[in-house]
Amino acid sequence: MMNEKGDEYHLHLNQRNVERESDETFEKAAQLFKALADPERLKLITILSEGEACVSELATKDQMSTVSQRLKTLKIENLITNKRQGKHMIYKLADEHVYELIVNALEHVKEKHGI
Amino acid sequence: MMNEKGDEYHLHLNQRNVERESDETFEKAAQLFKALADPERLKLITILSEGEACVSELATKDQMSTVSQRLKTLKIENLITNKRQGKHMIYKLADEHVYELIVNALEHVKEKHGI
DNA sequence: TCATCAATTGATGAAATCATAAAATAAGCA
DNA sequence: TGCTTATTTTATGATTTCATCAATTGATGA
Repeated sequence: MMNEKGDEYHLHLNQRNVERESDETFEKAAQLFKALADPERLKLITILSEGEACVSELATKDQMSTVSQRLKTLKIENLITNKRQGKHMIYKLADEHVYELIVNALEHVKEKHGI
Repeated sequence: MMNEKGDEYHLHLNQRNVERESDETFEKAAQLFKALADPERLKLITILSEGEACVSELATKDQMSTVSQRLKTLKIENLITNKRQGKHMIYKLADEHVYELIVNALEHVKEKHGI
C-alpha cells in the first residue's frame, strides 16, 4: 500500500513541547499513578470520596495491616490525609481533585472496555 | 487528648456508594493507571499529545525495542492507537480525554510537591 | 533478496504485594 | 503510676509481578 508521498514519512511533531515538564515532574506523576494502580486502593479512595473514615471502618480485623499499608501508600502521594482522634486515625481525601482523577479513569475504562 | 464525644467515633460514611462500580471496573482502572505509572510512558504520551509520530521518531535506534514495548503497553489500555504507513507504524493518542488525565496528574504533582 | 522499521521473545534483576507477628500510640482504670 | 485493652503502624520474608536489554523474528518496500 502507498501513502501520500511514497515511503517518505517524517516529523508530524511540532518540535517537542515536552521539555516544559521536567524529568522530576514525570517521575513524580508516575509515582502518583503507581499509587493508584491497585484496585483495592481505588476502592479505598472511592469509599473516602463519600466522607472520612477511620481504619477499622475500612477494614475487617484481619485486613487491618494490609489496609493500613494501602492507606500509607496513598498518603505518601498526598492523595489522602489523616488526623488522629483518640485511638482512631481518621482518613479523608486530600481534595476533590483526587477523586476527579479517578472518575476520569473509570469513565475511560467504561467507555473503552464497554462495561 | 479528648475528642467531642469521649472516645466514641463512628461512621462518617453515608453508606457506601462504592458498589456502584464493579470489581471489574476497579480492576480495569487499576490496569490503566499501571500503564501510566512509568515516567517514560508518560513522556511518550506527552510527545504524542503534540501530534502523531512513528516509532523511529520516538526512539533512537538502540531504544527501539524498549519504546516499542512501552507503546504496546499504552495501546493495550487504549491510551493510544496506531496505523501503518508503509514501513512506519504511526502512533497517536486515542483521544484528548487521555491527555487530560495526565495533565490533571501533573497538576496534582506540581501543586502537592511544590515544583 | 536486501535493507529498513517494528514487534516479539527470553533472560535477568528490581520492585510491589500480602500475611504474619511485633511494636507503637492512646485511653481507661485500679 | 503501672497494667490492660483497643487501634493502628511497622518490620519481615515469601511470592509474584515488572522493566529492561539483547537477540531474534516479522513485515514492508526497493
